[in-house]
Amino acid sequence: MPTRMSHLFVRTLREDPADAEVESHKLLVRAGYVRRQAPGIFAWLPLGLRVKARVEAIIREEMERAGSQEVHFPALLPREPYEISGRWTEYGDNLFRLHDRKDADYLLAPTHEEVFTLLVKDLYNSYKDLPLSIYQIQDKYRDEARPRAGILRGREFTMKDAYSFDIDDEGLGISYQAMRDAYERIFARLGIEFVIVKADAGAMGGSRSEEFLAPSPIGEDTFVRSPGGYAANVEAVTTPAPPAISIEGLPAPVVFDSPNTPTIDTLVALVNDRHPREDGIAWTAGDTLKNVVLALIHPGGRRELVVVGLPGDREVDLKRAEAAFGPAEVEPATELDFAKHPGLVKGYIGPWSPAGAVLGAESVTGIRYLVDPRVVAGTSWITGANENERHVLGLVAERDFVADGIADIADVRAGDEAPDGSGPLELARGIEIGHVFQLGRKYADVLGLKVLDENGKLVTVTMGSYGIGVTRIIAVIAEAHRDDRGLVWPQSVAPFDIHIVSTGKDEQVYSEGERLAGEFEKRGCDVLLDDRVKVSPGVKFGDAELIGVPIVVVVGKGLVDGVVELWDRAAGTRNRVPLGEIVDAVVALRS
RNA sequence: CGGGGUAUAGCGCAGCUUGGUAGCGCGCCUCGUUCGGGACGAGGAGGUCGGGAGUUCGAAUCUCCCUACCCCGACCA
Repeated sequence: MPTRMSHLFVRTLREDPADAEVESHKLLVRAGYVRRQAPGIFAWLPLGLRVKARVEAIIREEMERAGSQEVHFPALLPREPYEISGRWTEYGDNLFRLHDRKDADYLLAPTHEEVFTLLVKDLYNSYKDLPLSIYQIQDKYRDEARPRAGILRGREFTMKDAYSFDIDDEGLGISYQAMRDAYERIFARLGIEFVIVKADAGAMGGSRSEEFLAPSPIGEDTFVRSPGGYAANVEAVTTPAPPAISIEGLPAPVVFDSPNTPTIDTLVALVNDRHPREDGIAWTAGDTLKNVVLALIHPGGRRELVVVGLPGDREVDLKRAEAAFGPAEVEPATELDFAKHPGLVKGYIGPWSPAGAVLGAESVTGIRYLVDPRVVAGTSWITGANENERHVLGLVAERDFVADGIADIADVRAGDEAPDGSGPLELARGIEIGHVFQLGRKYADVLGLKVLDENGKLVTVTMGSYGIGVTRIIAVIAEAHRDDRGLVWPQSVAPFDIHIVSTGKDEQVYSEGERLAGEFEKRGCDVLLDDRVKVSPGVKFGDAELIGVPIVVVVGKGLVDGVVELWDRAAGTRNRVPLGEIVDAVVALRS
């Protein structure tokens, strides 16, 4: 039986909802796929549910093909596992917390690493049981500070999350690759353009992690790519260090007065005026060393000041800093911080002063000093002398000052060289639709997931976690597959395969629509039939275009000539087709 | 959490400056006409004007407080 527009639970809207900003959000609401219930929380109507079911079906097929088995955990979970892993506190305000009648703590799970790990621990204890890959499709809850763009970033969202369990790193690598391959197939089938980028492994340390991003101007992630194939989230870009320079024969540092040089620009102007380079080339901002004071707030609340030295033509990228210093939070130092550290002369901070080392573990302040990777041994800098209105020229790294380490947190710019030498980087925005991650033993360690190996020794299992944002994907597809009249779904996820529009006052257009629907269904197609009488053609056409079934068959005025009209929404074509050929024509379009 | 904005019928909005008993379009219901691009006529249903307090003879409109939501940033599949 076809689904009839006369009965379908839907109301299309003529105007854009006032609270929608991005096109996918407007269209999904206007076409009657979803309705907002609360900020970032949506109800799914029949059309939306059908799309969601088809997306999920594709994911399930490819997960099974990759050897993963489906399970299902509750969204509502007790506090304990998250307490053990530390996330009860780490997740902070983003966690939806609630209490049962006995006042025990519960949460709406933001992700399920803990309970997956614990269930495997419960059931398995031998290397013979591994490798194992299990997944679920489940709603997740995160109390986002700011939900955005409809279902693109909600507080409730559906996610496919998979976890792999292996006895050793080699096994993890194989499991990871299998999942990565599956993701490529899934996104290809969904009709999503994507790039795979190196992701920030964050506090987990050296683990391999990649994100699948759908390039989009409304994306919240910035990534880079090079002509030679390098691609990374901007947070994960590593800056290549130039070769060290011999310090032999470099002139000694010169301290000079530098009144009224509150900015890098004014400093550069003053230096060019009073201390021009001997080779006649002008000094630039890149010749200065800017020392930025940051406050790190460590888990538990300890506040630590660090100073980061970077070329004066660069800014600190706070996102990159968060990634580099995680799990600590990063913020610019406040007046209060400066007050507590009188050794720092604001505006003239530098690692060195005529009195000796200012920054670094061995210095008078003891403040940790980290430098940009470009600040290699032998490079010479103009920087603050740590005395009021005085700078120093020719301060040489590794000769005049020593850093405690590297901090790769300067902003990444278009034109920067890729770390693998594959050419200049370009920047773009993307929406994160999937993430594959070699977790390693982080969760297995804290939750005690160990198995006996073939020598009878207990070994900790190594894990991977792999996520796909199911509801987010629907927004991404809607964003990419539309025209100025409405949605245009890829065939693989469309709510119906064919939309038949019967229009006209002649009863025959309705009986013929019914008959055609039956014909298409015999060919295995899901059919939406617009059988509404007393609805004008314009309304029916408008609804069909808004709803976005990719193939529309119009049974109308052409019927007296034995002709119907076939719309191919994706191609933008409309062709008159003899009634006897329409089934084959549609089948041809669908293959 | 910082900045900006909005809140009046199911949806989109006007009315507020200059207080006087609530309005437009769409949608919805009835009847008739119409039927290939969001038709037409006639009739109708539907609103504690976000909440509270105040000023006033009288408040959607003026004052104060609160709340919710949206957008931009900070934060995250």
